[in-house]
Amino acid sequence: MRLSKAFLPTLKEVPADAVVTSHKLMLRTGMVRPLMAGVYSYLPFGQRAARKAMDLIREEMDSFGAQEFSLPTMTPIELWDETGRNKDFGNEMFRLQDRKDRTMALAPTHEEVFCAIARNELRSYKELPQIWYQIQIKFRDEPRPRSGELRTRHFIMKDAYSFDVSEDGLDKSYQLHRDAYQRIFKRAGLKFFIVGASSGVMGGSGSEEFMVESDAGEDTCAINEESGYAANVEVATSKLQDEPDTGDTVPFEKVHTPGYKTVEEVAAFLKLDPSRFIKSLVYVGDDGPVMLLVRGDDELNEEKVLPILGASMRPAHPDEVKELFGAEVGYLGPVGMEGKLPIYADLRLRDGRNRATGANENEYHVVGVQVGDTFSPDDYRDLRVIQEGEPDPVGGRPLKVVRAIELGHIFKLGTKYSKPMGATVLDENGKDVPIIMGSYGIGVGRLIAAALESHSDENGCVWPMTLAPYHVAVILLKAKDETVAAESEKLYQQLQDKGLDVALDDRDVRPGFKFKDADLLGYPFQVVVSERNLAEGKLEIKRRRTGDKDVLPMADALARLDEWIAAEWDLVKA
RNA sequence: CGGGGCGUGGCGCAGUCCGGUAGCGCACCUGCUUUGGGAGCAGGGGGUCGCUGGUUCGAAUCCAGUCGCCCCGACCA
Repeated sequence: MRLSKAFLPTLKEVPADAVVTSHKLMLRTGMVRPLMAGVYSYLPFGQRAARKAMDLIREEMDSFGAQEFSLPTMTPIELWDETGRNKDFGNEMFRLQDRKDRTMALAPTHEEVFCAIARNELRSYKELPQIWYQIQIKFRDEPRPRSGELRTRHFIMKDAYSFDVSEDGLDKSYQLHRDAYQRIFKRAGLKFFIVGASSGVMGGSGSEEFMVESDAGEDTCAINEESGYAANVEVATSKLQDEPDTGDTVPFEKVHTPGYKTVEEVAAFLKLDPSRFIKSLVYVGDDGPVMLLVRGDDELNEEKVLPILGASMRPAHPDEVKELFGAEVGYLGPVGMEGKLPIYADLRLRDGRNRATGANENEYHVVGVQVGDTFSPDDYRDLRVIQEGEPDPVGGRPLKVVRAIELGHIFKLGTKYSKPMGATVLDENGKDVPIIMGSYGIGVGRLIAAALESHSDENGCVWPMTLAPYHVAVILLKAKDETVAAESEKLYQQLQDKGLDVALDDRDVRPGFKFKDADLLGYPFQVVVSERNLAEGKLEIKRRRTGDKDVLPMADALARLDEWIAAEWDLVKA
């Protein structure tokens, strides 16, 4: 590309609305422009990056026999009623009417549409397995689009679906995707990790998320790179034990604690460590109120409670608490509540000695509580939020708590869609069986954004070779000089002949402008052709990632460039 | 859905408290000079101040409503 003819609206100033790095860079480099909240136009430079990402994904999908489709995004609403997801998606799904007042949905994902094809076309187990995918725009009316390309209402996603006759087959299809995803993210130069996840509105028997560590991320994960443990904090566990109580057994006793309600206040008043307290929380679930106990210095993890209480769970209202316990929040405790409501205690409270907790009487607490003796919970469960530095559950190494971006999600769906939709095949015995499905997604815009979150510096983008819109920029200083122009033209051709994507900066602007632009745009390499160096038969080359610069005789410069290019490709090997 | 912030030439902002008919930097156009890290000088074009209504002799500025955008939380393949 000759930049003198290119549409490349780079910005010197940072747009006011951008907060996260990738958003700033994508606006400044002229990759994207906002059209409305959570909806972006891709401009040529951005589209080139997106295409690189899509080509990479396509290559890896095709490599294991996945077949590319292109399905409509406009879909009949009845399709979504078949699986109940018209209701499940609720306001998150865009709907529209045609002139006959027929309702349609803009697809937020494509399980139903692909499954409809499978239902109409697949008849026999002999036709399976099938793996189908597309790279297509999805629509989701997010409650809060944010962070530029990281959460949008209109985005490109690679979505794949597998169709098998057996659970074994599904496991194989799932593993093929899992392996391909690892190659894709590795080749995109991303340091990712895989976490087990809850399947949410997609349903199914299991799923895993591919995460990239980034402060701009919306998820929080606990990881240890050595042991390989990684989990969303929602489900993360640790090996942390309760510190055993030392000293003599303290007698059970009610103490007056006027006005002291929080663990910190009461602990300070009683001169006890907060860890020696039992924090009592009351929630209401599908089957009524439940008491949940954690150590005074721990925090309840609502996600871990969800399976116990059911989807309708909520904290109890103050009046409900008053009625059940005869005391207000702040003075609640498990002693004497056995049998009145289910009591679940965190694992760390097992065999706790000499603990303090609420007395179920306003302004009073009790001390000398022996867990399992003074009271016994109905069960012990892991209920707490883990903290940075705790020993991981596999190897006991310290956990790091990090923010992360979810780039991909793979699901074992089972028959969640095929059953209600009647997508069946005949098995070896001539019996109709529902097709067993999996689904597998990668957010293309997120992949680009995550790459920039991980690879940039104060001067701009630092693209990996795989995603770089252009690999090299040939920068002419003194574009009007004929010798410089001729030499640049030759290099432009020569580099392209090596299979590189080359930008020729032949614009009639000052050198400083070109250098700044080149650094901002993040070409992995810059080749500078100047009158000055040319007179000595020399060429200047720069490697963006390292900032290395060399001025060498033409042939040596090109040889050095080849070395650098090889080294850059090495960084993104699968 | 709750909380906060912001809408003034293409971009970044000042002016709003205290009403008097819109300004700065960048970008853009013309000319001259300049050419190794987002040039200098001179001249020039471009904004019914998000929108609607109200108060007033007079509204970017005050009042009411409305729309849009950003951020935090809730929610979320």
